[in-house]
Amino acid sequence: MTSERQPGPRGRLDREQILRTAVGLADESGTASLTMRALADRLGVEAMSLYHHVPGKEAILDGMVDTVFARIALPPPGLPWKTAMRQRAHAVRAALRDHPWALGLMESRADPGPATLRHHDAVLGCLRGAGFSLPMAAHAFSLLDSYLYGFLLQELNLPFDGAGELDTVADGILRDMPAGAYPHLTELITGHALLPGYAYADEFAFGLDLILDALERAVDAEQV
Amino acid sequence: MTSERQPGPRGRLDREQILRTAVGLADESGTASLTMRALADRLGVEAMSLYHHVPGKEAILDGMVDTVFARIALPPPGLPWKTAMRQRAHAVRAALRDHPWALGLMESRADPGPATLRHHDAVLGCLRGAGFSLPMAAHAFSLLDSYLYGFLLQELNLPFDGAGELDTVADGILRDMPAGAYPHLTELITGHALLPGYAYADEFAFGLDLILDALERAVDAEQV
DNA sequence: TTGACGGCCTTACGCCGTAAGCCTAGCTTC
DNA sequence: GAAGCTAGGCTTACGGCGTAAGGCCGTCAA
Repeated sequence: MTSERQPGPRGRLDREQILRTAVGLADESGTASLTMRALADRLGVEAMSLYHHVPGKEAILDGMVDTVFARIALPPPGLPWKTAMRQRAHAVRAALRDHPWALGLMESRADPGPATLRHHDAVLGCLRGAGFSLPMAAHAFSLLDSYLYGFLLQELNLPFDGAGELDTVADGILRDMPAGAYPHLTELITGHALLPGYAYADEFAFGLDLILDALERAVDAEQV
Repeated sequence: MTSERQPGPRGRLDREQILRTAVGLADESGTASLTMRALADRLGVEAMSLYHHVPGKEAILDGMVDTVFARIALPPPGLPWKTAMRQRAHAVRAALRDHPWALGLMESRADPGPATLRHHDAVLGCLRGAGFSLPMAAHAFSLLDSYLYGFLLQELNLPFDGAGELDTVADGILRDMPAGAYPHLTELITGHALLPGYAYADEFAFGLDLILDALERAVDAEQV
């Protein structure tokens, strides 16, 4: 697994393979340990060799984000817009949970790649096709993406992975808190979040459906 | 402005001043150029001296986030919850626009500081005081923060600051696009976003009010 | 056979965070 | 005052980072 490159005669390295390997490396150990040297090493090559295929590390990070978007299914056509947008939101969420570093890269990265553009174009196309006016499509686009990325921002930073670890972590947090200093947070954790059956991940669907329903009302009001 | 420390006899350096200077440095030139050496330099001190007051750079970044939260007004009590939550959302947004690096630091930073905890406790207190059940308060809390952070994530990454620059940037983007490859994005930009009077910042209020109204309906339905 | 060239390697530079240890101002204690 | 302690600075050094500059050689066209 240390070398993903066949040690063939020559020129077996290219931009695609570099990006694929970089994504794999980030998946395993995070962006912090994604260095030019580590990446080159996994490709069985020296760090400076990468610069013959890529202008610099920034370009690799740009490409990685677009690679993730390329793997996300586009909103399926032919479905009611709410269904399509719901499926699309869950698809993006699944992809960014598979590649938790991607959200962090999206911020601070200026220009989007072709897969990213195609994805967002398809989202807009779905809304427009369902009768959204241009201003209303802009509203919905901004709102849905904001909720999606914001939820992921919080979900990915939770200091635990599954439901099992929740109580341990929460216990630690509660112990660190000055007793009674944050009564409502304490109440929420002990009286709700720690109860069996609660998982923060479930909040996603609630908010998403609430937003979709509200958007539907807004579109209906507009079309009257 | 290069030294914010009086060169007094001794011990004029402390955690508070280090954090304040770090925030100032990040405001001016971003987190990328916030290095221990640059920070120490501005304080008129050598890099290693900082380690007598702070365990390491991570602790400084933690402290900076909490410093920003400390400057955000808590949701004002005595107001209807929708008004309080709206004001609070705009207050957070204003603060994170003043310190654009803060959102990036929040992600990847595990344990929140006291000001952050107090802020979120106050938000929860507002909702609970308005009659939100514990589960509904959790829903609203997650939804509002997700939208807030997600919108900021997008707004802060826009490659321009004011309305004036928009057309220049958009022109460049459109020129880079293969003609006709992204029809709906093109339509949105040329037929809406570039029109005079459009500003992405205005989308914030639309989404926020839509969410607040939808939450109000959800609470009313719950209380019946 | 030869020449050019593309693709990888070597070396080196100036950054970074920080471990380890020194130096001394200023206080505490007689 | 003198002695001694200690907190809070400073110096030095280490390993790792991204990448500029240039060398070396396998491959292929003429």
